Order: sequence, then C-alpha cells, then structure tokens
Amino acid sequence: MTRSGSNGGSADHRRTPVDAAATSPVTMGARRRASMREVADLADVAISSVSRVLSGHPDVSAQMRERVLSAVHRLEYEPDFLAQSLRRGQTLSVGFVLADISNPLMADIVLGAEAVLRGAGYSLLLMNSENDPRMDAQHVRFFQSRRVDGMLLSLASETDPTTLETISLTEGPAVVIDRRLPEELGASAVVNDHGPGMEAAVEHLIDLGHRRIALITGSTAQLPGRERMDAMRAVVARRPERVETIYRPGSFSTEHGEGAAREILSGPDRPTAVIAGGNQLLIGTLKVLREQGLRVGRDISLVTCDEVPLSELYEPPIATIQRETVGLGRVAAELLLGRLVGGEAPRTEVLPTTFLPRPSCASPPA
Amino acid sequence: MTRSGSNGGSADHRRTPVDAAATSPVTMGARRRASMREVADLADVAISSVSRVLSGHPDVSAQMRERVLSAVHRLEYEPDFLAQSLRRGQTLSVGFVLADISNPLMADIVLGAEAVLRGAGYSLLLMNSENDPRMDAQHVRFFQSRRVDGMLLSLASETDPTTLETISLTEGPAVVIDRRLPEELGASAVVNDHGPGMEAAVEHLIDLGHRRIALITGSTAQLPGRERMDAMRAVVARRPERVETIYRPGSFSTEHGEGAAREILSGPDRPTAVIAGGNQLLIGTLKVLREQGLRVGRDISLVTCDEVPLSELYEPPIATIQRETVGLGRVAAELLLGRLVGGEAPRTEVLPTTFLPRPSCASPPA
DNA sequence: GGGCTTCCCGGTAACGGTTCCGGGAACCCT
DNA sequence: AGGGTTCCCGGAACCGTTACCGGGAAGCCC
Repeated sequence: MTRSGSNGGSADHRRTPVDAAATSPVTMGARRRASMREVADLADVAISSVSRVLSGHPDVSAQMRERVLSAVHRLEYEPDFLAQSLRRGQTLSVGFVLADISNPLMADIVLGAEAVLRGAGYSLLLMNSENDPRMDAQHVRFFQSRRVDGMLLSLASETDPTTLETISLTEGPAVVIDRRLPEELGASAVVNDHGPGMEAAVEHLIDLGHRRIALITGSTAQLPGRERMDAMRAVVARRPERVETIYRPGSFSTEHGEGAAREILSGPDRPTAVIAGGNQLLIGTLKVLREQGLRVGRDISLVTCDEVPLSELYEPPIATIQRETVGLGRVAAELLLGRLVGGEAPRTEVLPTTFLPRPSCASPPA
Repeated sequence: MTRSGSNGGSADHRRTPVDAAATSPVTMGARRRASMREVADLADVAISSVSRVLSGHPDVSAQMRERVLSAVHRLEYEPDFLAQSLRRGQTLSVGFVLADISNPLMADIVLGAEAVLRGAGYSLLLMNSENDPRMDAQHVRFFQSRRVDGMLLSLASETDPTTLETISLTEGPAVVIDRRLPEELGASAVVNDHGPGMEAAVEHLIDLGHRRIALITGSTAQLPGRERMDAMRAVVARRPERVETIYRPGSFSTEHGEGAAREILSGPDRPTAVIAGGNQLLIGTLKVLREQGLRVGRDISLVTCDEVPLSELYEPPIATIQRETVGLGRVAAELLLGRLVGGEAPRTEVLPTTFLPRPSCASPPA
C-alpha cells in the first residue's frame, strides 16, 4: 500500500504545506515544523506506527523502527508539545504564584524549585501577585485555565475566602510554601518551623540583658508572622526575667519596616533590641537606625530573619535567624512531583530554622 | 433539529462524560470541565455557533448570543487554553532564559517583564541556565518545542556558536537583554549604555587623585563586561594623568569577585580604588576587604555596579553605577509584545547608566 | 491441515476548539 | 415575480497527537 499524502478537499486553508524541510535562504531558520503526518508519508507507514515507534510501544518491528527513525531524522521532526498535551491531558508545566520575585527569599525558592522541576521535565510558569490576595486567586484561576498540572503557592493571605475557594476548585495538586491551609483543601505544604530560631534569638537577647525587645514582622495572615510572634511570646512567658515586648506586625515590605522602626525608635523609652522579621523589613529598619544615628551592636541590638548578603557583610555583621531558602523551593517541588508522578498523598514537610548570633547583638548600653 | 449528544461508537473511551456540572460532595472541587460540545448540546445549537458567540464573531443574533451565554454560565464553561493554542497556533506564553534568578538584577528584570506580559495576557515560562552556554541553547530549544510565542534571553554567552545557531532556528521573535547578537539573527535587544556610567565613575576616581584603579568584572562574552572595560580604557587614555589600570574579567559570581579581589589586594602595590562590576562581584570583594582589614572610603575606594540594598546601606554607602533594572525588563517585554502583537520589526533599545558618587570613594591615603 | 496464539500494522475516533463554506430565510429593489 | 443582498446558522475540515480496535500474516501444536 502506498498512501499518497494529503487528502483532497480542505475547507480550511492556511499556510500550504509545501517543501517541508527546506530552509529558505532568506528567512533563515523559519523552517516549517514537520508533523507526524509528514514523517508517516515519508516513511510510507501509518501515522499510528510513527506514534508507536516514538512512544516506545512494544508492537514495533525492528525494521519499522529503523524506517520511522530515519524519516524522523531527515525531517528533523519534533513532536508538538501542544498536541501531546491536549491529547494526553497533561501539560508538564506547573504554575508558581508568589508575592514578588524581586525578594531574594522568593528568588531562592524559585531557583530551587525550578531546578528540581526541570530535572523532571516540567517547566515553570511564574506570576507575581504583588502581595494582593485578589491577585492570588486570579492567578490560580488563570493557571487552572492554562491547564497546569500542579501549582506552587506562596500566598499573600492564608485566610482570604476567595483564594481558598479558588484553590478548592483546583483540579491538580497544589503545594503551599511556608503557609498553612485548612486540611480539607488537600494541599501539600512545606513550612519552616519558625519557633526554634526565634526562640533562640530571643533567649540570646534576654541572656545579654535586654529587657525591652521589639519585633517588626509581616502579616499575621501568613505563617511566618504568626509563628514568630508566638515564639517570642512563649519565651518571654517562660523566662523568669520581666521582659517588655513590642510587636509590630504589618506587611512584608521595606515601607512597613521603616514606618514601624521609626515609630518604635523615636519614642521616649525605646527598646534596646529589635528583631526584623524579614529581609525587606531589615532594610527599612536599617534606614531608620542610620537616620537616627543609632549604632548597631552598641546603641541597639539587631536580629534579622533570612540571610542575605547585607546581613553578613554589614558592619557589624547582623545576627540572623536562618533557614535554607533554596532547599525550601526544592522540597516544595519534590512534594509536588511526588503527587504528580508518584501518586503520593498530600502531606506537610517541616524544615528547621536556626539562630546565628553575630556582633549586632550585644549587651544593652547602661 | 435536536442534536442528541454523544455519537455512538467510540474507539477511545476514557473518563465517561456524565453529570457535567455537578460538584461531588466528597471530592470537592474535582468538577469535570465542561466542553464546548456540552454547551452546544445544552443550548441546542451548533458547536460552531458557540464558538462564534464566544469569540465575538459578528454573525450572531441577539437571541443566539443570549442562549449560548446562558448555557455557558450554567455549565461554568471555560474554554480550554490548550485546544485554542493548538488550533490558533499560538500559546500566549513567552520563555525567559536567564543565568540565575537569585541574582537580584535578574529578579528585577523578571519582575518588570512579567508585569508587562501579564497585562497583555501572556504568561512567563522561566528557566535558569546556571551561566552555562550549553544550557542556554538547550533551554531555547526546549521553549521552541513548547511552542512559546516568543523569548526573552539573558544569555550566558553572546558568542557561543551552538546558542547562536539555535536562536537562528527559532520561529518566534526573540529579545535579548543587555546583550548584543549578530544582526542576521533578527533578534531585538534592550541594552544599557554602560559607557557613561563607567566613565563618570572613573573620572570621579581620577579627580579624587587615584592613579591605580582596578576593575573586577564579568565575562567579556557579555556586553556589560566588554563595555565597562572599554569605557575605563577610554577615560584613562584621554586623561592627561598617568593612570595604571588592572583588569580582572572573569565570571559574574561571588567566587570570581573574591578570587580577583584577593589576588589584586594582596600584592605589594595594590590599587587605591576598586570597581566591582556587579552585585555578586561586590559581595566577593567586600569579603576580601574585610578579611584584609581594609576600610572602605579610607584605605581604599570602592565603586559597584547595579544598586542593591547592600550598596546603599553599607557603612559607608557605596558609590554605584546605576541603571533602572525593573525598567530593563519592562522594555524587553514591550519590545517583544511589539513584535508579537504589533508586528513591529526587530530593533534595539538603549537605556542609560549613571554614576552615583557616595562616601565609599575618597582621596587615596597619602 | 485446521485452530489458536503471537506479532505487527493500518484505520480511525477522539482531545477541544476555530474557521471556512454553503445555504436557507428574510428583505430589498426594479 | 424574479433576482440579488444580507443576516445567520449548521456542517465539516483541521490543528497534531494518542490509543483502541480489528485484522492479516506467520508460527505453533496436535
């Protein structure tokens, strides 16, 4: 049998499928993609046979394989991802919703996640929600319509009802990063245990003699903000010393860091130690400290969360509550892959935090 | 006429299309997506009419529109992006190849680009090439097979032949970021004019009395590295003063920054001023400066490229050759959109750099 | 030599849309 | 009344794959 290519009457004529694999010398590189149909015609076999060869189906003779592969090679055929996705019902892509990629913490997470996903043949769709819960929900819905196989979520809010409902309507698996969602949503999670790091930091400050400590942190609609406040409260409650505390939750931004720091530090009896609950908050805090001429590690002690170049290289180096940020992304991706290809059930993975003392913490001035 | 749904014999039976829009109480949210076919059946019209209504085709009566939209609403129908993409031949997605998202410069660029693309309905696929030209090419090919509509490229090497060939074989438009490619490739570009910023910095240092200046910079296979070295050479050549220069091109990494700085600064006659050509290089340089006990702005003058929190908040603040990083990404995205939807021709957009003097630069010690 | 496997292969119906074509009905004009 | 538009709609091809089904040919066994 010899199939003679193209069937006759087409109601739908767009580009004409002439000279398949010929690179026109003018528009270099604009070579039309070959389709499976063309491979089949060239090899003079059925299109289904081509598919079978390419997908490693057992019902293929050695001769058939050789014939098809040679045609594939000659046409430089590459399967169309789109058609495959449509047919197979999976896109091999995952969506990542995050507040702001320019935050180095997030960037590290993305770095880790992307590498793992890439290794498994998945690619990463990225959308910034600019810390707006409505955008969270919007992006989730958008990814859903894009038919991503799964999602990685670093949500602006853990409690926004629209976001939660949107997630519950989601088809594929979702993994939230450093957030906790209601069990019923069936999302996996990778979280840090923020308690130990924060507790060690507060203990350290109290041991140094601090009795008035301020915590500037992000939104309590997110796990880290809540756990950090709780941990500080717990330490203060169990220590025999009488320690005054100032809590300034708000948003995870330099603006809030600056505003809160200014408010805290301009009062009459200011704290002798400040904990900035994030790298953006640290920036705002440092601006105010400089502006007020307060010397870190002498006039005031300072602790920050999440290591960045600034914290290590600042003079003096800034004590930091650390966690493995790249690992966070990596684990998130692994959790997702586990559900995607391993058929695992949703689960929560907990990663540690530790406190790294540095010269920014000293005994309070007398 | 009344089409009675599903046609009889199917050779291909997967999930059975029963109870379209019914949320099962147990598996909440696992509602099957409705297809256009189902909408058409419910509205008792042809599938093509549904398509026409949804795509705003003029050949639609008011009554038809109302009927279809009501069915769409009842089934909560959403068109399948995949099927649309396959049929229309566009995916509304663009691929972004970059060295390393954890570099704040890159993160800012991505931030700017993503926002613009999102506004135009496009989404962003992201891949890190880890500064490996082979990965550049690999990712470009991968995106190509993913059928992205266009690409944003921040390449590890401007000269790698495999990469160039791969790009030349690319179908859609490409925009390179802060790189220059051979004209024939037909890529658009957004670049910084690194000359003015660097020239101003070097002039400033010479004016302050420096006669021995080192430049630690990234790969000369990338535009910024080349232009920065050229600019410094040009200034030194045209100034009457006799200025010695030390050039240490390498890679855009903390390791190179550290290695080069150590090498430069441990010699007998070390330079009195160092220019670090990037934020990663700055980090490496600062480590060495601290390690050798050299005080910035007193024992040695320091200039860096690209503003980061560290440069502004360091004590003393570090003079910086600045550029608008978020804008870089934004312009890149606009250039791409111009070609994607506006049908514009490839072109190159040039953005400025400026020098911001700060106390890290002072007269050399006597 | 007939019946039963086994091995392969071609045909074809999907996946879920878009768009071209043709044609019926209503309207207009002379 | 007949011919030409205009307005809408249904039918069908097609985008590029996948996977099921059926069947021909060859091999095996008794």
